[in-house]
Amino acid sequence: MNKQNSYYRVIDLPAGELHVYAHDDLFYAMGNKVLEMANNNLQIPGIRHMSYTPDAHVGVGTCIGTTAVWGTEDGYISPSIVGSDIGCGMRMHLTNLQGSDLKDVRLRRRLVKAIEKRIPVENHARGYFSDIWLEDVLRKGLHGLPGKYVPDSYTPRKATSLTHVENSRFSFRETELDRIPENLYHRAHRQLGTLGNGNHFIEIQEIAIEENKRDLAGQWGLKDGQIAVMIHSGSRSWGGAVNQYGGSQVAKTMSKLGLGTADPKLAFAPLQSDAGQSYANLMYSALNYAVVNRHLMAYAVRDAFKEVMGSKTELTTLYDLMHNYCSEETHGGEELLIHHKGTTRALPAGHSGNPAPYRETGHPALIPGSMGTASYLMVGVPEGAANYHSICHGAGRVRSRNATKQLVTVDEFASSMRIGQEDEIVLNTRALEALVDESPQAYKDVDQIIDSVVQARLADVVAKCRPLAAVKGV
DNA sequence: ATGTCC
Repeated sequence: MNKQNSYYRVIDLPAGELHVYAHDDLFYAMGNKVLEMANNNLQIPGIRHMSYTPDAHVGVGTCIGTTAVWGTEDGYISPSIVGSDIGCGMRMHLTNLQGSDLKDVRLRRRLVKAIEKRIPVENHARGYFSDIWLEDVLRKGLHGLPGKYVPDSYTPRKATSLTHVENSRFSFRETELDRIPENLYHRAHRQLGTLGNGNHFIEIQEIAIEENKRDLAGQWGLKDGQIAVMIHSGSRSWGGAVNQYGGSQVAKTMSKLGLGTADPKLAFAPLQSDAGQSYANLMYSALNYAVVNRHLMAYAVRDAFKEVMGSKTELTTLYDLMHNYCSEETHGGEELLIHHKGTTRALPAGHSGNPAPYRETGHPALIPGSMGTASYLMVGVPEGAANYHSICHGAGRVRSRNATKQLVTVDEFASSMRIGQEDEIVLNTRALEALVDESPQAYKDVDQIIDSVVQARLADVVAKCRPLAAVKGV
């Protein structure tokens, strides 16, 4: 174990060890800035483990693609590592349709229009869920929703929703909510059920199962050629509010305790301090918000499919998980605080952390591709314990939004979406200019990232999901 | 990623 090879290395930085799970080519392409950033993060006291996945790239304070671990008793919590899109993650639903059902581009267009009618994607969008109490969502996650928004049964035998979610409810100290100003409360309320922009998306995909994973795919309910829906979104402005108001408490504690690194943007406090506990509690409210936000969008997409494809169309939940969060977990009998900034948990078969329906198989790890490229369903492997069962979260940006706009013309972008051809990946907007900075050229090659994760023995591929249509925020 | 302010 722990043997360095061309897919895994340990870097000895001045402040400590950084584990990098990436092929040599991807590692050398990362540049020095990501190592500087790691060195700052490693200066946070008591850190037990820090690693990069192959999609690592520079973020604010901490690289996207970071897994960082402390003990819960003597450890630290960092709002900078979690970031501001708290609870951002993936949700996947399976339909009873086949790829051939959507061969006609006009049907894909009608579906996209029907989704857009139900899910606001524009800037300053307002959601349609005024009959839901924000307090209930923050306090109880999916359990805070009125019954009509939870179409699947709550009972484990029939459930396809609540039991197929990594965490349907986080409990927390509700008095901490008083720290958030009332106007931000109202903003978060009207944003429920909205997509957001940037790399967030709703995609209609066709599933292709890996030859050697047919048994597992069958146990998950996957079929070759099946149509699925993938949703990538987070906690909208509520996460930002938590980051700001929870983070400012943390900053005060840092100066009181004389803590800091070379990067003034890197905030952290002892988990057991007042500020640490306050932030952790607020963060849990954002995780509740994020899972509900994705759930409500899935509810709307289900309605859209029924309208266009017929009332017999099903959209059962496969799974929902996050890639920006931290949580207390038991690993090797120890209580640890695991931070994920753009990294996905992928537990193997038999691991006790799997939700009940996936205890024996391992849960699906949902990995988004860039727009126009495939997404992946993966499963953890036992060797992944070396990285606390944390894997990549996608392709990873390779150039900035501005640099992408300089490099890629609208025509080039249109042709990578095969616009105007029979196999066009239908987008929700004809204003392609607004989406150029999300073009595939802005991202690393997701296939390479996935290969790197597999070769490093963190996870295996179960299925590849090819995009047929995408709804993006504009 | 997001909202705000220039």
